[in-house]
Amino acid sequence: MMKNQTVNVAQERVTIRHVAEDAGVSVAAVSKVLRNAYGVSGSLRGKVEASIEKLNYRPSVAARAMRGRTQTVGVLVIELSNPFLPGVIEEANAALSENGFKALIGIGRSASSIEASMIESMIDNRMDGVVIIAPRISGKVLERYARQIPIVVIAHHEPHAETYDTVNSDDRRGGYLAVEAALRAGYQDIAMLSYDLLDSPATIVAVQREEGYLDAMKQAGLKGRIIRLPPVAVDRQQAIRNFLDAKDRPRAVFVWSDLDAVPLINAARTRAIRVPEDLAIIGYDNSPMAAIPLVGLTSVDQNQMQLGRTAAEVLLSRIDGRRDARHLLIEPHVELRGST
DNA sequence: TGGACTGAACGGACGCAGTA
DNA sequence: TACTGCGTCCGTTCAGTCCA
Repeated sequence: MMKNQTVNVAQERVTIRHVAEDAGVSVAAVSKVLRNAYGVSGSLRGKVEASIEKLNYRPSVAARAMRGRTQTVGVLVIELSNPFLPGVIEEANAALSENGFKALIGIGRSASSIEASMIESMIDNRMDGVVIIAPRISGKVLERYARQIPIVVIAHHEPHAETYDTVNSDDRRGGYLAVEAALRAGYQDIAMLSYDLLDSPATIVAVQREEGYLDAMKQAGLKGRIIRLPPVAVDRQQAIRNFLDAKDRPRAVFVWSDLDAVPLINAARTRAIRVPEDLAIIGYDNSPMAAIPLVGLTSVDQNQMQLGRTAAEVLLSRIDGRRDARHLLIEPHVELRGST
């Protein structure tokens, strides 16, 4: 019979002092080698590197943080299922990595209380900065946290924030471009499918897209019509079916996000509604799903890669001491496919 | 004289001993 | 029991020393 045995191995952490002792040099000399600092001879470097290798030494991030930086940045995302996020995170991570920083990801689960707790953990763990994507917490709360840690926010329009930076796709412009694309394709009866924003502030991207949609419709001399889905995703399926079955269904629809546009195109086809012959659909985000040939969804591209890289660069400059706030907008474009 | 190297101070959190 | 002060942790930084 097998027995569980408890093996107690005393594990002493290898510190810079152990390395210094092994190499026969001072602690400061080891630190200089680690930081690639000026004033280190080749022979000293060789001895230190040999000892580091021999002892399998790894510097303590916590100790480094006492005087300087941890070289870590938190990336707080709303959820993982949103197809908009991978491109943003990958490119932000690449830009941070090129500058010697590591990105650690937290998930806010669309709840402001969880987001707040995650940001506090990132502060407590002495991270050098935070990239927050599509936060639920208010700008006021963000202002408070930004006094403790450099913050850059993506997908949150707050152009007057003074203590943190924002990097956004120009969502208002994106809504405008979606209508322009529909008009060019010959449609006039264009509705927008959004969701119940429940008095959301203008910081929300969907509010900006609605404003862009209404602007473009007004400019074309047309009357805008916004149809709202329930705020909870599980209730939306029935609402989408109701929209498709409605007698006054528009000829074309601009959907606030591919998150709802892809289910809409799927529901339309299962109900034998031809896309685009019976209903033209334009989504937003240009997610990988939109590009699948069987989906073929025309969608507004936010340029996720540029959003991620720009956000990382803005954060790094704030970590380096910049104090003035920057609020950047990235120009979107429409990716035309078969749904229009 | 200047490059190479060292010693000590420093930082925030936490545990522990001593004192009121 | 509450409070205070000290020591420890460990990597970085800077002023100072050594030596060719």
